[in-house]
Amino acid sequence: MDFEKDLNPAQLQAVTAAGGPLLVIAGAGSGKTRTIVYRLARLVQHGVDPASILLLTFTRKASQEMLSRAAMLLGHGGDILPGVCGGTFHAFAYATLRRHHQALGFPQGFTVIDRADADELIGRIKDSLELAKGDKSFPKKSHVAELIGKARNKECRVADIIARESFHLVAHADDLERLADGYAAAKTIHHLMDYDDLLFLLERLLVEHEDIREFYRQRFTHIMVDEYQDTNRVQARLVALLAPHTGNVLAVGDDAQSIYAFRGATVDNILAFPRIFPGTAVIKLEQNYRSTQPILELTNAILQGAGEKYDKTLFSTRTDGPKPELLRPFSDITQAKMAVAKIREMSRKWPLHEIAVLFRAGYQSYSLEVELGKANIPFQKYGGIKFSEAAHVKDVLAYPRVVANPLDPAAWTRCLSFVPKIGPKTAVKLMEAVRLGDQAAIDKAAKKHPQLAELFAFLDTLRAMPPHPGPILERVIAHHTPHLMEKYPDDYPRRLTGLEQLQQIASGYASLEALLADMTLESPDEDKRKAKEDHLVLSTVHSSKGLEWSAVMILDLVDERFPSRHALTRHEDLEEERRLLYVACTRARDYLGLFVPETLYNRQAGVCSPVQPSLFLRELPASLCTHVRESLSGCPVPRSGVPAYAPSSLHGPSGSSGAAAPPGGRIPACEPAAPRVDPSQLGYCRHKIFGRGKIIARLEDGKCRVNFPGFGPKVILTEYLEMEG
DNA sequence: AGGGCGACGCTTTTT
DNA sequence: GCGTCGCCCT
Repeated sequence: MDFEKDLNPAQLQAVTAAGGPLLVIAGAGSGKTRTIVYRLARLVQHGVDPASILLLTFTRKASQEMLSRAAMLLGHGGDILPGVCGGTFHAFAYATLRRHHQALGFPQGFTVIDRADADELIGRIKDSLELAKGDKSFPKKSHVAELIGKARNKECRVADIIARESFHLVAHADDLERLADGYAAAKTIHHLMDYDDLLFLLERLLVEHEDIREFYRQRFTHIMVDEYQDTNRVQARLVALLAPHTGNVLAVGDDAQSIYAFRGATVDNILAFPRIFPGTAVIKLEQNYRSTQPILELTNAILQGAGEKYDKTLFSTRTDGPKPELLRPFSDITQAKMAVAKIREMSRKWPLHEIAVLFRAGYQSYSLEVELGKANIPFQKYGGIKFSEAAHVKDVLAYPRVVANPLDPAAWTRCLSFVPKIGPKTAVKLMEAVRLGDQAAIDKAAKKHPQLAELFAFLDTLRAMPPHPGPILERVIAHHTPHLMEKYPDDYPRRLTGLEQLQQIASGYASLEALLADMTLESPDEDKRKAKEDHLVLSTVHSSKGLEWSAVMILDLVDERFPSRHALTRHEDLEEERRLLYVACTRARDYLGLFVPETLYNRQAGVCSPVQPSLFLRELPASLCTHVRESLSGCPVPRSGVPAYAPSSLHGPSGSSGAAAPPGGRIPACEPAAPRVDPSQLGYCRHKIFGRGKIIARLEDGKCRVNFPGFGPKVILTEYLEMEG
């Protein structure tokens, strides 16, 4: 290990800093992971026992990667550094609570539930409280769960959340408070914990049991927390509670990349760290090793408009490289085709897995996915449905869950849903009977429904089996396969394959509890860091955090999409959207393509409406990007070759690509264009997407109905039409 | 009480 | 294009 050679001065300073609190502000691509890994290795090299180091990261994959890289530095081969306690806050909390569950008054243990289970539980409490009966304005259960979770994470009342951001629900504020209370009570009764409970209960454990707290403060002499900008308030308090007497607390993060405020994360934590831990040394890593200077100039400019922050300016030694491209498709529909063309172009330079398309929300890639299918380009989507969230996986895991916790209502509901003649009502009665130990009621029901008796018998055989998850899952899958075939007649073979994989995963676990906890806390297909060979990557910006590609394209950079329209009203939400765009752009090493469609297709109205480029782009100097118009190939080309629906004054010089924007200008807003069709006459016209059509009627608001051969009649804004003879 | 069918409304991000 | 809800029949 040659620290001086492998690290730049700031990194070296962070790696070799003496004991005491340390805050490392690590700009995007500044070698943050490298710095943590070297510090970890150096500690061990200097005789620190790995077992006395606690490494808290955002995902378990991240911690495993760091530990194996540290082990490599120390010459341990490919193994991960043994003994270090590493993982997410939630996984660490779970393990600790499990060890001390007696002290917390959970004598029988507990089950961790995910969002879907929480939704289900909240739905049932809503029914039992007889709220929202026939009231369509009452929020859906998943929305309720979101509100409750948000209140919990921000540590305020549900009513406060409603007053602040869901004003249309004020009428239901009292009912929602009752629902939140009912949800909390139900979790206690059924020995359930949601994600938030894990953190708050760990805090309670450490606050109320001085002996336990002291045990951990002595056991861990070094704490390292990665992605500190994404911690919420309780997580920051946990760090303070666990802070060793040695004062060796390292927080690493980048306030500019804080993108989880919606679930309670607060930049305040990273800004306040030096106050909470007096004597903190602050080190900034500003040299970027990832992106070219032209890309960094754009990302620095995006950050210019941000509010309170640690000031830093990234610089790169990679001065070479093209400017980011601003690509202007006619609409979000044609954007997909244009993106495919760009992907083709990029794939001549880089393998597909070095190319990524990013977007604000999962649904924004749908039309691109269709085009990629047509073009036969393989892709892998991050941030979609997780393996453990697929219905058939949850169905199968419900059986062992009932065995592990006979009070788990979500698991019971799933198991019972496969028994004919048993619906929600009967299920509730049965669960009550189980909870109260009313054997007579259970026997009576089993007598009435033979298939129910079969289910009970099956669960008994599971209980009698030795607690090895592998064989148990094998039995469960065999039992469940007929139900699977019935539920998914079309694609059960695919799902069965998935279940076989699940069984493989289960075989690797020693206990059922560990398997079930991992499935909700860290789903195994989190393998996003292990890119599929030669697959294009599609990802939400959130899921792209910490990753990088040679070529990155970002879709739908228009107002209402990015920034999301939900973020437009509150200043702090808008700031988060800005940081989100910053994260997206800083994923790119060599090529950055920004897609700004000129219009969005509205399926209800059947029209394309003009949109503004994202306000974050509008405020940038246009000279930072190269401007590219959609090529007209494949689309109807008006005589001049310059489409009249795209006024040339709003763009750089016309032409296919590579044309520079007017120097010093701004990326212009898309202003409503003047009507191009004489409103008084009917006849033939041309549309950029649908081609030639016949105007069959004039309508209100500057629209008209046009019949396009092959597409049928459409209502179109007149300004998007060009007259034709 | 369960289950099937049709209408509606709605779409952000996730440990 | 999806889940959720309510209605109606068994």
